[in-house]
Amino acid sequence: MHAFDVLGDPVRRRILELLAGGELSSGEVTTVIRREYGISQPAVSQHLRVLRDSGFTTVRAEGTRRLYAVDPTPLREVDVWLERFRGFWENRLDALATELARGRRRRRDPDPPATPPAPTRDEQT
Amino acid sequence: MHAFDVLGDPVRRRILELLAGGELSSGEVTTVIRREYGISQPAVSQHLRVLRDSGFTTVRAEGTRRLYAVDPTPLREVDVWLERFRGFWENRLDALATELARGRRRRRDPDPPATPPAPTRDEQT
DNA sequence: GTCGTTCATAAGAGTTGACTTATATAAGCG
DNA sequence: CGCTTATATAAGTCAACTCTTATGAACGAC
Repeated sequence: MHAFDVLGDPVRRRILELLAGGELSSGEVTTVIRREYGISQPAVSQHLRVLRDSGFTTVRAEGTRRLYAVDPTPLREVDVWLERFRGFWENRLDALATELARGRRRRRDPDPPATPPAPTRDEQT
Repeated sequence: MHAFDVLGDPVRRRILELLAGGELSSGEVTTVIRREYGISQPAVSQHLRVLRDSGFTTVRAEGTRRLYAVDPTPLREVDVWLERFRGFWENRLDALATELARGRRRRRDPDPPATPPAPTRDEQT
């Protein structure tokens, strides 16, 4: 499954947002997703599988728990693809400032707290 | 249809790559895509429709031809979403250099010549 | 060992999406 | 006007994706 296909699903995007805040167990992810999208535990597990299989996450076992974390590799690929279009909206002269701002923000706040988003499923269409 | 869903299809990504090189008519796009993916004219037209309807392109009529061009708006949204993950692979100290390199390249070559890609359809799965 | 957790997989249903062929619309040209 | 070119739409088929419920496997506590 291609990276963009994986990101096509709002639930998977949301899971990645959650993981952007740091490692979470399958159960913790499931709790949030169930609440926000009203889908079953197996459904969430299947999404986690897709993310795992396509390289978006790593997993490690801790007892009976499975701890998921973001693996940025495929996201970087997406970013690279996007690269060629950046000229359409990025003002060359502003680029430096943007980049500096980004760097500065990062240093203050290394783990951006995943913007609380789309509580319902209707985003999909 | 969500931006990521639109980009989920390799044909549509390829069309955008082609349009990144500048305005093209429906027919010109169709010629390339037919050759590379072996699909019919209506199939290409339908992809163009999706791109149009979801805001990825603008169209203008010139006689009987329809000239398509990239509208970056949804791509920027994708870029914004990606933003929160950039810290995973972007070395803060290198960021400035990267940005400068990008700017310099752009100035030399304002329309990057869409990397010749995926000639077959098997990329899809 | 047995019971409760935590998580994954299996099998099946419903929906969506991406093609196909056939056809419509509309402009350009003789 | 009729013919050709350029492009879009219609209708139908087939495959893929995302759920559901049911169940399995592994660990921890007792």
